[in-house]
Amino acid sequence: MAQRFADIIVDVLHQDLNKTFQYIIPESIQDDIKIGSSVHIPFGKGNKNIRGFVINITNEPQIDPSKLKAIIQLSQKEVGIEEQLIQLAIWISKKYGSTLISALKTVLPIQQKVKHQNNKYINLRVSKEEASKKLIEYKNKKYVAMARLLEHLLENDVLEHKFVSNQLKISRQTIERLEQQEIIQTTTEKIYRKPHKFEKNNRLTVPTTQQNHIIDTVIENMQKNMQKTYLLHGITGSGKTEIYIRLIENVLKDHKQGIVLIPEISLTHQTVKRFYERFGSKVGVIHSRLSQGERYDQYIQAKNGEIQIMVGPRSALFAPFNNLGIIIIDEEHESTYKSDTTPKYHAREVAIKRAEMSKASVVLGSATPSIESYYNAMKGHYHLLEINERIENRPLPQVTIIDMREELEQGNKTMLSEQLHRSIEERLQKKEQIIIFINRRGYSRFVSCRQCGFVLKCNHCDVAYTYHNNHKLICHYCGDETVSPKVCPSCQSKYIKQFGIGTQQVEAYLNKTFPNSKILRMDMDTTTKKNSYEKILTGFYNQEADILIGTQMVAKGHDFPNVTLVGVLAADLSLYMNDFRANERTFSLLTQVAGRAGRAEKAGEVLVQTYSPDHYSIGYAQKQDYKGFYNEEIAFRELMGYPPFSNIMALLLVSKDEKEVIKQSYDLANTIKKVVDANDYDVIGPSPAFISKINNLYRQVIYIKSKEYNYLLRLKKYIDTHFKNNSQYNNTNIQFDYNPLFSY
DNA sequence: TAACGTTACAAG
DNA sequence: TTGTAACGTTAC
Repeated sequence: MAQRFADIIVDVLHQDLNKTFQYIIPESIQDDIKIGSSVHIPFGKGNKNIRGFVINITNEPQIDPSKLKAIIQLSQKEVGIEEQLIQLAIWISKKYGSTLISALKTVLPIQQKVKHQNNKYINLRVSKEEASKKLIEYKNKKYVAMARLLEHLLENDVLEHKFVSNQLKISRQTIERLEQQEIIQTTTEKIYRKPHKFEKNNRLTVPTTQQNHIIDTVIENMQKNMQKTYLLHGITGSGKTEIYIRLIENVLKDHKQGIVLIPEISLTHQTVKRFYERFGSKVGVIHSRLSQGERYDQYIQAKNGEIQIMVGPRSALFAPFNNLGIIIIDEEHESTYKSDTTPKYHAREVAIKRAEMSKASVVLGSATPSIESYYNAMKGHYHLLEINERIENRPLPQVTIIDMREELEQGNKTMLSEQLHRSIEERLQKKEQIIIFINRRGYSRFVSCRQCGFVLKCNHCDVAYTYHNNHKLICHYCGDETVSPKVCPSCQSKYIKQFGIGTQQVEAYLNKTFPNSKILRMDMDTTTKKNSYEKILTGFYNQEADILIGTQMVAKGHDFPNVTLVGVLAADLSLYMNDFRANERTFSLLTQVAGRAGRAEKAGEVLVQTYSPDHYSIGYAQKQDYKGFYNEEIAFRELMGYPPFSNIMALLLVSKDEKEVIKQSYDLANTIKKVVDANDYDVIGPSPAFISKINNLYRQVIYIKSKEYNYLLRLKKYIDTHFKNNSQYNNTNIQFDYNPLFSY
């Protein structure tokens, strides 16, 4: 057999070693070694025996073969967790068509700059008398560094390593030498940064019969060693978190670990709090506002077994648990579960894969499951679990649709309908709380001229500027900032002003209309600071304000017992996006917001203002009828051949040159059409992307639909090589996205 | 000149 | 992260 070589990533968490090293594969292990294997290799000048992971096997040496060392052996030990994570990375890179390295980087924390925050201490290993003797000896020999260290050690029993190296200027080698002579010893103590500050709390809630039934079903299956993927469809307020907690308790009993995925940590503060209260220090949290060091510490603690439950957004999926028992995905329909950087993986799919590898169960929970997941449940791929009653049998809130066209006809030009106005007044009198939700997904306020219709757009992007306070105009795609002009740059008229409805506007209007009420606003502007989400939410929870105004952020699973009225403004805005998922998003958003009302004893009321009261998304949301919506939507998807009935690959071409990229996109689309069988593939486009210019880069998009996911992967390989071999594409960047959640 | 002390560098 | 080569320093 020909000589074979392995590319290996070494098991040393340091950024300079975040690359592969090539080793010779000895014949004795040729048959057993595979990508993902854990091996022992000699590394560095001292040929230190360390662990590494095989990420590729080739026949060609990259450097002079005489400089290559050979692998010592395959690791004998049981499958290490890194090996499993590497296998997962390999799967991700194949499934989402990314490079192995970028997949590895998302899975392993190798690239981190921060080292362990170790506290190292130095103390004497010999008696003080002996040390004094040595000190005299060193002084005579003029060993200044050693003498200096001993002097300090005689005064203080223990010295911090940091102090010794920084203040006393004693090098690592000097300390090591004294250590070898057994005069001193060093001890390390790991210190972990704890990012959380919740108290454990042993309050128990008693599950309802429906909850109990579900808990028992899953646990029974786990005991029978039947690992499944469950879809937990429970209406808002039905107590899904309690089920998660019970299941995890059970998993911990078997000395297994659990992962809980949540859409975004700051938006689901309450959920995280519940887990802390029940499990205390066994819970680890990963989120975007953690420092690199804090994140690293969580990783190490999970590996050591100090943390047994990891809560966080999609990255928590890669917690290094050896004996994973369950993965829970809360609000599984959320689009944040899809990564927006390569590899563009979907956390739900990766979770199911990881669970399969470690024989764990998966629970997908939502009040409004994604169409894909519910379809999978209908087809029997997932085990469907349903709860259709709320805790303590609280009634679902009464949802009323208000036709804003009629309001307009009757001469009401304000943003509040008659009925919503009245209801707010009522609640204020009763000292109950109100949430005003503004559906602005994908829309914001812009400035335009009433005279000529001119819209102020960013100079670098094909996007209207967003109007902010103090007459500032900001482009949300490139960050460009200018001042809003007093006259129209196109026709010089002074009738230029901002349009669209914004949280600030609503706040101002409510302040004017209800001068005696206290109002909190939650949006991008008020939540930039650390903990600001928390402050606003706890403030509202503690009834420091009467009204909370917000966008998507207020729709998530918060629990405000005193909220009895939810007002929804512009319910239909999200319907008119050029995207086949717009209906689904509108339905689930409205259902979730409506669920915020009446979470305690008091009954809730929801008023939805819309200009399209007849749309089925709004109609089914009013009835809180998920199944009705699903049936209508799935029929539409099947008719149009959209997912889950097909798979879509989005192909984005990006270039500085507008003409060139348009021409290239046509060339590429034609080439693809020529090589593929029209029965298997459906090529749509090319067309300019929804936002056709960002940061002076022009964007063209081609969509390719196919029933078979693998066909798309195969086609990507072809396009990749075609792209590389044609010099006309040299200045153009190409990006792939499988089953994108938003259209480009 | 032998031992210590420091620095820079590279790891297959 | 860790080992080492190379060079600089110091006492005898």
